[in-house]
Amino acid sequence: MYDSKQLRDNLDGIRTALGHRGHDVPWDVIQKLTEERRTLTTQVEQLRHELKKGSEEVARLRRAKEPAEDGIAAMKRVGDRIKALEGGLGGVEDTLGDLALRIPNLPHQSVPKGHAASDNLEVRRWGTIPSFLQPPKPHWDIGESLGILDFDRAAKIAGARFALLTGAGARLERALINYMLDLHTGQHGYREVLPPLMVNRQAMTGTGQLPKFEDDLFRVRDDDYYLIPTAEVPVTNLHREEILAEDRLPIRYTAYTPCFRREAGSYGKDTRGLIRLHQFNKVELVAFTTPERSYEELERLTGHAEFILQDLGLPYRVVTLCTGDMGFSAAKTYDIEVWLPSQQQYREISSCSNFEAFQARRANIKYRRGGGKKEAGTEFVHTLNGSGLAVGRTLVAILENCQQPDGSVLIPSSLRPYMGGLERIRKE
RNA sequence: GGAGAGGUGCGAGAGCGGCCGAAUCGGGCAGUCUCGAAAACUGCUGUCGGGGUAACUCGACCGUGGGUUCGAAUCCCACCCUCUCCGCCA
Repeated sequence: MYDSKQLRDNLDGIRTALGHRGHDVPWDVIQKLTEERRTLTTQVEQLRHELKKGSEEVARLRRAKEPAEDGIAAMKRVGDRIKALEGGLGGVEDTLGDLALRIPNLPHQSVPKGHAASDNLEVRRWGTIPSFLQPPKPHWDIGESLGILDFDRAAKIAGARFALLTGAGARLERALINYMLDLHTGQHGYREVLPPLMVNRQAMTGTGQLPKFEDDLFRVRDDDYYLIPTAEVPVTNLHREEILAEDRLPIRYTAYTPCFRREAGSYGKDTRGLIRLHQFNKVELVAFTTPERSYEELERLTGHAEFILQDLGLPYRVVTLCTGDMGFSAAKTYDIEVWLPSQQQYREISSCSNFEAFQARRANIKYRRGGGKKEAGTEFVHTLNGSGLAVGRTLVAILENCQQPDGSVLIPSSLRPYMGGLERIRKE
């Protein structure tokens, strides 16, 4: 989101910098409305000044017990004119505000230009891809034959794109959540939060899901609530409408939440298994920091997510998303992709982004410079977040990468304490 | 869901419809004093937008949105949130 000053002074600059990212933005309408707002604002403010002075004069006359009928009549006319102009101004501001909320963020200079995932840039790879004597089985086969995954009953209870974990499978999911949270709070310095799973419209607007992506969200029928598609929403909005002290920054939170996504428009994609569900678990990392340090923080945060995969021994790679593949609100995004043997490819398991001031501007999250010194002005913070990690996909990666010739699955040693010491999941 | 109370600046907390962007206290910052610190005293201290190199100046903001009025933090209506009591409930 851009403020009125940016839209007025640098509309063409924004348009050029966005390139094809801003292809569906009605730039001409915005320009016209910006000018209209300016002239209307000037007129309204002049009239208001007149009204204020006139009213003060009326007050003075009243105190002096002098007749004020002329002034009152004149001010009534001014008031009527203000009301009329304000009606128009309000309309202009509403449409302009809505349009401004639909302009995507500017990509950082280091982001590769491109239109699709094939234009993403691989940054690094980690780990050794496991070799198998027989073709590796997909996780849904492994899970169902072990009796820990049940898609038929999930469909009976809810429908397509839902999963049901049982026994050691449910335990493994829970183990992963606890393991990730313990690691991020214990070793990486994040504060754990357990936020609401339903949020209001303002929160969704603050992080950028609304107004443009309403179709991707589950909405509650009789109340103005939405199910969160990611913990990013409640956790980033924790500090909405706040001014933070600079010496409190960076603020780092981690949160486990279920995430709910309609997955509209993804018909036919990943229809089997745990990869793409309407409900999935995720441990999220969120950071608030200063503009100077946000890119350093992005590397850190990405490293924290990568560490989980390293510790679990799962091979992965990191890619920088190109301008065309990045999300609406991001200035730069690294995707971490884990190796899936059954698909013989890397699949996204984490997405780590710096939003710079884009969300902070929408959600009005600022910080006071200088920790209370003389030069203390306020400025928007930079916000970041990343999955650390998507829990269901981590479970998929474990099932597939750690599958054994006898059909069992070897549990990574870091998780065993969370599994009651269990080393291997066998058919029950 | 029912009954009552309340939402004001960084915090606490005043505020007869005009002289209220808002008393007072606390916090923070600067200064005096001190070798330094504490205490005491003095001064400064909200956000956003417009204009101006600047001093400054204009406008908006007292939960949100409407309304009454020449004029609203103050009156009226609706909604949201918080607190107390009752009911219901994990």
